[in-house]
Amino acid sequence: MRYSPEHKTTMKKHLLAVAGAETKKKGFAAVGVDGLMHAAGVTSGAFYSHFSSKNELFKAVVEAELQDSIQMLVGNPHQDLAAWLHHESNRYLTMSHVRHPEAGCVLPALGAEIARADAGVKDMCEQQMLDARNMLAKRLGDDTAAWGFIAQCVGSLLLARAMANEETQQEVIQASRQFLQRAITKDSDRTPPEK
Amino acid sequence: MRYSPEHKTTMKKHLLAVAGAETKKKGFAAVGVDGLMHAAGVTSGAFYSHFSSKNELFKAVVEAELQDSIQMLVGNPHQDLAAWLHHESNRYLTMSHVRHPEAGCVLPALGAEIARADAGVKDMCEQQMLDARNMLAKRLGDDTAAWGFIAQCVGSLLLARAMANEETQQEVIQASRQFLQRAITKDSDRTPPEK
DNA sequence: GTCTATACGCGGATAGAC
DNA sequence: GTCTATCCGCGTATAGAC
Repeated sequence: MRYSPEHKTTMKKHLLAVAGAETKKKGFAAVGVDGLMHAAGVTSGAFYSHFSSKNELFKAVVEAELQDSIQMLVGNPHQDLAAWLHHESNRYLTMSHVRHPEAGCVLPALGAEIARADAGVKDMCEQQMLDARNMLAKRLGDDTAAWGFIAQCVGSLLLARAMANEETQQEVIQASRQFLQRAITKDSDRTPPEK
Repeated sequence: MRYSPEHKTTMKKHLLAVAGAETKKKGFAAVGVDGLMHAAGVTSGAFYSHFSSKNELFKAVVEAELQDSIQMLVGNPHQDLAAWLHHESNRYLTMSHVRHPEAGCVLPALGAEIARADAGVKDMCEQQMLDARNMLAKRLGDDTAAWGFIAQCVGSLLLARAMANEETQQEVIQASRQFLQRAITKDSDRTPPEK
């Protein structure tokens, strides 16, 4: 055959990476198969030897992106709560993340489109997020803090990106970092208010 | 003339309401002018006597939606912080809001598309959000709590809608309510933990 | 202001050659 | 597996009648 046996696997990975970046940047509905394949360096006809439909691509993209994101959470080495939170804030709640959705978390970029997707996509997303919740609950104490942390991070990034000026974007993500500190590290290592 | 003088104003309001619901439900990129006008009870040709382009419609929709949302915030009558927060949670962080994006806040539904829009849309959005921040800061104490509250609400709803099962959706918004209570009402009116 | 009709491009998807 | 070529539908937007 003209193509090496691992070529298909390699190309599929490549397609997922390119599709992830393109769709996070422009929105899944706004990217076409043609433009996507062109960005990947091949022609549109080759698409359907990897995915049976555009919707299947969406599911594959979201799954790969969520796995990547969770791996980053797992990679946080800190045991101390304040240090852990500081590490995550420096990774997620940054101006670089605000400016570059194509290289960032899938949820602020495509969350609304996931919400509108079919049950298969949402099922997969839910399983991944429940994994993330379990992992976070061990670090943060309980499920409330786990979900609250995720929602705060995702919402803050979404909000910051909808702002026009960098100053306001910066204000939003800075506020979110402080808000998380107040909410999460307060119980364990803050002295009670004197009043 | 065949149309009453206030007909245009009335129709434009009607169009904005229909467009708001349709786009929050399906995404702005996914709704066409034709389907939109059909849902509004007229034909597509009439669209351009109200808006010069689809993009102008987007700006008008986002502006109207944000104004509505801020009016709801202003309408919260409670002075007591805990009561104020309870009122907002019962209004925003509900299963009904999760299930019906077409009748809900524009940010979880169209936030990512606002982020990808031109500077005019984001400028307008920023002005509205700065107003909301100012108003919330008076109630919640400072800008940190204001932005944190908004991000938490928006992120929680986005996250819940991306989940497949109602139980998980409920878990997310319940966690968010508790998380906000911890973060916001803790300083003022909670008794310190006994431990 | 709204209608019908239409121009024109790009969307997803398929067929058959190599 | 990838390429070229193509079908078909829907997208935005416009022109002209009423």
